[in-house]
Amino acid sequence: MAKDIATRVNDYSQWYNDLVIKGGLADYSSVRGCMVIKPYGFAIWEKMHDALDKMFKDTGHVNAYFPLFIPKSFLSKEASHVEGFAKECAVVTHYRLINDPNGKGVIVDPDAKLEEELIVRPTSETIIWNTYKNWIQSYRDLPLLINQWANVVRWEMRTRLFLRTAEFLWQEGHTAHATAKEAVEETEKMLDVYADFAENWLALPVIKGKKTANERFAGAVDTYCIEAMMQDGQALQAGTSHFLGQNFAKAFDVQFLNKEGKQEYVYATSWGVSTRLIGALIMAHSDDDGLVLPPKLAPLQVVIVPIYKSDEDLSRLFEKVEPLIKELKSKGITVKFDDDTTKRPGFKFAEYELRGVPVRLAIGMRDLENGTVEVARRDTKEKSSQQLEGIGSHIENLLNDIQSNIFNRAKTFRDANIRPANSWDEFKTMIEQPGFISAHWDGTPETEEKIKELTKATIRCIPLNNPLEEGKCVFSGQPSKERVIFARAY
RNA sequence: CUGGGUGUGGCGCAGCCUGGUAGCGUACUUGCAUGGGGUGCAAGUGGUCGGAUGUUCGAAUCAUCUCACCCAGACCA
Repeated sequence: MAKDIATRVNDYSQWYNDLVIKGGLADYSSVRGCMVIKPYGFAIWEKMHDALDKMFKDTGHVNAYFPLFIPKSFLSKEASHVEGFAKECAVVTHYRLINDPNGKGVIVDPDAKLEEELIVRPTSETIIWNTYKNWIQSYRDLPLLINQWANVVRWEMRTRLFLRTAEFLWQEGHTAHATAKEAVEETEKMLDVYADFAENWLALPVIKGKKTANERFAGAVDTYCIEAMMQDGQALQAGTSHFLGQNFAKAFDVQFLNKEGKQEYVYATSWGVSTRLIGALIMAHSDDDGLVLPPKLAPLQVVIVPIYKSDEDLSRLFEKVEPLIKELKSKGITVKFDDDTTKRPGFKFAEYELRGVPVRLAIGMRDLENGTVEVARRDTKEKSSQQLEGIGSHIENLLNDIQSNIFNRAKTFRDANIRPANSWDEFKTMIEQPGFISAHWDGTPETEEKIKELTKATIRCIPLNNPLEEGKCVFSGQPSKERVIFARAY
């Protein structure tokens, strides 16, 4: 049984890798554990960036930029933070190269050793709080609501395109507040922003919840997350929002004078999503024919493939669809007329399916006579012949329909694969099936750890607004008040 | 670091056991035909077989060493 699962997961990994590479999104680079994001993949990231950036600004945040390098001493100021990241940091120790005395290229100049090593940021809490210290004096300086778009480096042992690479792109929000209540509200607000973005843009249904102490961000008081189910039933953490309490304020001595004239430590939050979201997109919606992209994030939403024999035919076809192209563009829809003469229609059909273009129109000489066009949708692969007249608004509706269809499809799949387990035997059987398990847990890190050790399943989250229910821990039999979500995860 | 595996035109691989002129698929170039679901035929371009040393008349093939990568662990908010 375990072997079957392994095979299934391996096949799935292969499928995923092929999609990323053949779909033209990214490729492995020659640098260990790093990837090259290709223009098509980057275009998706840019769309995500634009949408998220607007949501952040609508909730009162502004952008700034902080250094890539963090002095080593900063990282050690918050004890649990350094413990969480120490094992995966890239460290700069020297600042100069010299010619190899033996004539073999260049070597690191041993005389150019840095006084204090620099860490390539794995996340920016420390450098940012070291800066905030100087920005915050009074309650009038609060709240401080800043976001940064950046790259970070985590020297992971094992990497996978988009899901876990040594370097990745992300945004990280870092906010400072006068009260714990306000900071918690901010944490929850940003979690809602992420959930909203995941569901309405990525068409990815997510479970909002809190992490257990074991899974918490290093240095956080509370970690909130959104968890999504991939098509192999494994969980993917799609975003996190942390309430940091006064941990970083105390570590970096960030105090403000309140209205009563008393010094107080500020309360902090941090929250982030990364290029991992692109991985989530791929694994949630795509099929054996290639990517299936949600129209709202597809770099190209509509492609028109002409079918013709001569150059005259081609220009007649273009003339015929030119008003449609103008109409679609005026509606803000990205459209391409593929007049590449070196590739055949069948090749193009397959290629655009691989790349997940939501809507494909095919038009040939027959259509020219009949005033029709063939409309194909990527999500269901349905094709139909339609009157060209008035097709513009039909396509607009179709794009919306595809967006909601793939969301509903993913949600139906997810809901059908969350199962309650009420005994340890049941749990052990179920964890070998794809999907999430909803089960009672006694609330102890020891039980959580033991379950992970035995089944590789972790507690993905304790869902927010979880219905309370008397029960017994699936492992220890101790009393429990609510069910939590267990799954194997990426 | 532990255990497996792989390095051969851009990409994917065979050849290695049993040493004897480096091959296949794909991509690329050119020509003709074709064009409503990854075109067909023909002719071409392109490789110090990961590296070093050794054995041999002769090494992609055998031996020793070495490097790189992949998979499974350890790691992973």
